[in-house]
Amino acid sequence: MKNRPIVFLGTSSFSLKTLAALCKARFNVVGVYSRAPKPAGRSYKVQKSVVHEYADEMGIPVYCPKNFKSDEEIDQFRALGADLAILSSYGLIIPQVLLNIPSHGFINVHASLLPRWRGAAPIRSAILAGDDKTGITVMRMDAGVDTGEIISMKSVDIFPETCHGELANKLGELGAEMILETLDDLDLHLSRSRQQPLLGISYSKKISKDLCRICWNDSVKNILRHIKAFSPEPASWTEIDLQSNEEKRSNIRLKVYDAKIVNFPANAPCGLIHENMIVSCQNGALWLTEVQADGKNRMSGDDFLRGRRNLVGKIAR
RNA sequence: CGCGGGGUAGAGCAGUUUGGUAGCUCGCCAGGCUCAUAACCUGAAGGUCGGAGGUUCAAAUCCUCCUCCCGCAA
Repeated sequence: MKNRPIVFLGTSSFSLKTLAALCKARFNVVGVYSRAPKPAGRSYKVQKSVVHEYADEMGIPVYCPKNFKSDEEIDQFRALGADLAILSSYGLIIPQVLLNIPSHGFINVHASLLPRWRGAAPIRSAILAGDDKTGITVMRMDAGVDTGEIISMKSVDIFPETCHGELANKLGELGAEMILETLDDLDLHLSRSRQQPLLGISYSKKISKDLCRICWNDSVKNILRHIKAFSPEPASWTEIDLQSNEEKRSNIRLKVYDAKIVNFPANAPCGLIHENMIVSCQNGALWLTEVQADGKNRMSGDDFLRGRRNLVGKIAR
């Protein structure tokens, strides 16, 4: 497989690990597909995806079609003459015509133990659901959403303190390793692939900004999972009402990156802020250990409260 | 030129509108009280107010330019 042409499709930093591993191991990556650069960030500049940037550095040609509906795009893909395509959190649906092009088909690196958490946000879904483990599934792609035959699977523990960032990082590395293992003897692995179980199927939804808002009426466990699942990106957030005009802004928007469960005040109203940035929830309280207010740097909850002692006793919503 | 917030002691902030001795809550250091402590008391150190220029008798504060950090939106 070492010298056979491979096409890589991916967009996120999760998928970058696999591409980087392929390049390091000197596989013959003849083309990279990634999501089209789009305006983003503070100055609204057009930005390439991390995978795109990396491929540029490596001198690999990059393609960013909006979809694969036109013959042009399909012909272009065919022209690369790849024997195999490797896909990892790419972002576009791959039609059957395209799947048929490489002689060895498409291989996908998916960050869950399939068939659990098929779809867009498998890692967050696992944390949100309170799963105690998740993992990587390497599979052959078919036209369905993450429904292909399984080549290999490895699991990783999720601890209560695990956040999305570190988990995604860990899984990205595991995925890269597993792809290298697969390529070590591709034919053997392909011949051993097996269908996904029919039981235990679940789908993960795409996340929205709304979903990231903390609901303080929820249980401490659920809120902590929520915080972990969205940390550090895009981060759970809440708003603190300042009622009067004692501050210039009428309220403060606060991102919460990390928290710990504490059994401090019982029976306090949900959302009530106590000393040290401890906030009451349904059946306990969370100590917000790492936060960030609008326009400010990330800091500990203690520090945040230091210059805003008037916040104790206010309600987070 | 997408919209907006910010840079003041090691940390988090006030002070800028109306120019006139550099402040608060912590931390740090020393001492004291305690069986003891993250508690309490006393004392001390620590800042060319992001940078450059300008106005002024006088600039953290007013004017111009630069730079760095951050939130929103997409």
